[in-house]
Amino acid sequence: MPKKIQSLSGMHDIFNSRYDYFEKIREVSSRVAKEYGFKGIEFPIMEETELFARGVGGVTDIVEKEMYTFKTKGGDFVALRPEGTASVMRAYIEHNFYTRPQPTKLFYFGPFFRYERPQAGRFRQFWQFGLEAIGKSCFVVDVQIIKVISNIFEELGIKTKIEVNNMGDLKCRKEFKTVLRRYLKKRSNLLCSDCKRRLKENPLRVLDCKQCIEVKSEAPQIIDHICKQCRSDFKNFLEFLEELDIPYNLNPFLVRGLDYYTGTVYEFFLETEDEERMAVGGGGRYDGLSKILGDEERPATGVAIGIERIILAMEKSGGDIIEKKIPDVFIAQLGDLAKKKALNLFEEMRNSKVDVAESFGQDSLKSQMNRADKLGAKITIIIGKEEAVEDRVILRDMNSGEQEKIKTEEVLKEVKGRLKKNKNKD
RNA sequence: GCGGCCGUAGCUUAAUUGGCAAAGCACUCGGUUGUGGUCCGGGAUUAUGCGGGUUCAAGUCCCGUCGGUCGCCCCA
Repeated sequence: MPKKIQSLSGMHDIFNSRYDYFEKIREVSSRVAKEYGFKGIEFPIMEETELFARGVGGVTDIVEKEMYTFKTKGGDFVALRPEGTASVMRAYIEHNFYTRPQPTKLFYFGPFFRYERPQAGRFRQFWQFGLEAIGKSCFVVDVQIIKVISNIFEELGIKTKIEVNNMGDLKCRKEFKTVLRRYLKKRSNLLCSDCKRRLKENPLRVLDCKQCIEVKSEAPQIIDHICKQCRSDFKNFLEFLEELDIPYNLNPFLVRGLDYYTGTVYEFFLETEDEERMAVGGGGRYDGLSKILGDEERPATGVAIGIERIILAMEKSGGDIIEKKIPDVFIAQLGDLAKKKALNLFEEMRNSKVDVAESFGQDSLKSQMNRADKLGAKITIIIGKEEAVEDRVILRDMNSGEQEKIKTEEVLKEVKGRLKKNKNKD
């Protein structure tokens, strides 16, 4: 026997009830996004490696360790997309979206790839839904984006907490980094070994270290060091959140690892009974990205949420928002002639918008009745050999067990009548 | 990339110090030559992830590997 082939590490099939959740999330999220004026966009699963490499700048781990990169037969260096924002920005620049009304509001839903060791809620292929608004800077858009996500979560029955912070713009954050570095240097003997390294490479990351809690609790906070403009934007942002009755918590330690992020940042955390802290999404401004990609400065803001983690949350909460589809009619048949007639009747029913089910692949009537019962069909239509010849069918009420024989041409009318009666009873 | 734990049928689990690999659910077929829900019976050379080793004997012990899970690094 040849070796069994299984799916790759961190990559999963989505089926059964998970697929129902998945489909529901996609439907709800794109519908709500459209209600707020976002337009859908699909972009390629592969891009030039450079697109993602430039965005992450000096963080070499990401490019070298955590991206799926390879050289094509034609000699191009390409990468499976690890996120959506860079691609959306690339599309914005490539297709001159600045000629549209600004900001250009776009949403996407698709798979992304990161070569990482899988762990809780983290996979190598994972799905994200994201919103981006590019071309005009206004804190209202940030608030609106948060509202869109909140509405989506609410409709999906998921409870989340929002944490917000402001990282300053490119200039005032640079100044804050110096202040923070100076503070940390003085206490470097108290830092964990990872943070000693972070101090050099990315001092902001010390702020969300799980070990160095004591050092960071006394550390200078970004909020106190951002410029006037950033401060007033952030104040307005918070006021508007309150205006829309969106509860939030300030988290001065909430940061982003990459340089192109600016200003407001926020994350959505699942509200779980245990004290687990699981982020299901996050977003913020990234005014610095377009320039890195070779365009003029384009103010931009966006959010992305992780579909797998939402599915997990829906499964935990019972997930009764997925309605089980119960067929109105099940068609059973015996013999080749009956099978042909059943096939036609199925089409006729379907065209008349009757929810109809079948199991034509099974031959015994017992099996077919069993299936009809399991599916919960209200009515079963049985076409046996005899009925097929005399052009009649048996109509069986699955609740009462009563059945009668009627002419084939009258079936549709009779079925519709019974279903209507049933509905009125409810 | 580094470390802990785990891996028995589609699912959930059982198997004393190493000693005949079991059961329920689901699926399928039949009892009823043409009728579901209850009942009874048949069916998994398609289950110990894979490959080695120790042993008379390995699901059980050892090594490797793959996968899962949890943590670290990183997190766009």
